[in-house]
Amino acid sequence: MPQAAFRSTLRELVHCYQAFEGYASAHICQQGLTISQFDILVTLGNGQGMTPKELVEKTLITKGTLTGVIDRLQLKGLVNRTPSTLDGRSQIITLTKKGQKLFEKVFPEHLTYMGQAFAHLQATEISHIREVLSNLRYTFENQKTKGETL
Amino acid sequence: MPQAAFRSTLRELVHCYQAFEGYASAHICQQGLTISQFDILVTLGNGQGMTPKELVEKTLITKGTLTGVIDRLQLKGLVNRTPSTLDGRSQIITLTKKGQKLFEKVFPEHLTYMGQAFAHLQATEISHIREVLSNLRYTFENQKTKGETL
DNA sequence: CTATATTAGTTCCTGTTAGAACTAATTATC
DNA sequence: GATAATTAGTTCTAACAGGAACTAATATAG
Repeated sequence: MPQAAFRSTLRELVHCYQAFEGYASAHICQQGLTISQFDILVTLGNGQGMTPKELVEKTLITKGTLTGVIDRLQLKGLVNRTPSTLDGRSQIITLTKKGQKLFEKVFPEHLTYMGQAFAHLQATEISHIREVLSNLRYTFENQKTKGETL
Repeated sequence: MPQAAFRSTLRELVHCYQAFEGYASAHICQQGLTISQFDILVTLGNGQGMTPKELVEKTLITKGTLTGVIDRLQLKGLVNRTPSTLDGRSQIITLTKKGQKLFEKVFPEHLTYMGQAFAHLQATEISHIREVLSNLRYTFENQKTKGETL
C-alpha cells in the first residue's frame, strides 16, 4: 500500500493542532493563566461549582493532575474548595468572586479572539471542517476498539 | 456572529487530535518508548546522525527538553553522543546498533499499525482530509502573524 | 589580536501529563 | 451491623514542555 498518503495527512494533523494550540495559548498565557487553568476556569464559569470528579469528566485533565491545577488556582485566589455536605470524601470547587470576574472578562475575549481566526470562513465551511475532523476522530477511536477486542 | 459553529469545530479538532495521540501512543508505549523518544529514534533512523540543534529543528522538541530525552535514550543504550570535530560546542547524536535495530523493527510496524486506521479510506479521501487540515492550520498561522504585526 | 557578540548545549524552574499506589469515606453484601 | 468492595481525592514517580539563565566555544569587529 502507498503509505505516503496517510503519513502526510497525519503530519498535517499534528501541525494543525500545534498551530491551534499556539494561537489559542498566546492569548490565554497573556492573562497569566495556563491552558489547564483556563480550561478549569471556563468549565466552572456559568455554573454553581463542581466536584473534581465532574471537572475530570468535563475537561481533558486527569484526576492526579487536577489536584495540582486546583492548588495553583486556589493560590491565585481564583477558586475555593468546600467540603461536600452530602459526601465526606467529596468537595465542591467554586469560583471566588475574583475568579468569576476573571472568567467574565477573559472568556468573551477569548471567544472573540478565536473567532477572528474563522472570520474569513463561511458557516458551511466551518461545518465541513467539523465533519471531516469528526470522521477522522472516529477512524482512530473505532480502530482502537477493534485492536482491543482482538 | 454565531459562535457555536467554530466552537464545536475547535472541540472536534481537540478530540480528533486526542484520539490520534491515544491510538498512536498505545502502540509506541508497548515498545517501551515514549512519544518523544520514538520521535527522536525515527528522526535519527535512515540517517548518519545529527546534532541536537538539527533534531530540535526536525522534531517538535525544544532544546531544553531534548537534553533529557537524549539522556534517557543514551541510558537505554539506543543512542551515542560524539563530540563534533568541526565545532567544539557541538556533538553528533547517532543510533547505536541496538538503536538502529530497534528502529528497523519498530518503524515499519508503526507504519502498518497507523495505516490500519486509514485502511477503510480512499486515497482521495485521505488527500481531502489533508487539504482541510492544511487550510485550517493556515487559518491559525496566518491569523497569528496578523496579530503580531498589530 | 583582543573585546564583543553569537551559538550549542546544559541546567533550572514552574507547570502539566499519565499512571500507580495510597487514604479516607461510602456503599454493598452477607 | 461488621466485612468487603468502591469511590473521591491526594500523593508520588518518570517524563515532557517552555522559557530563562548559564557555560563553553566560536565568530565577528575594531
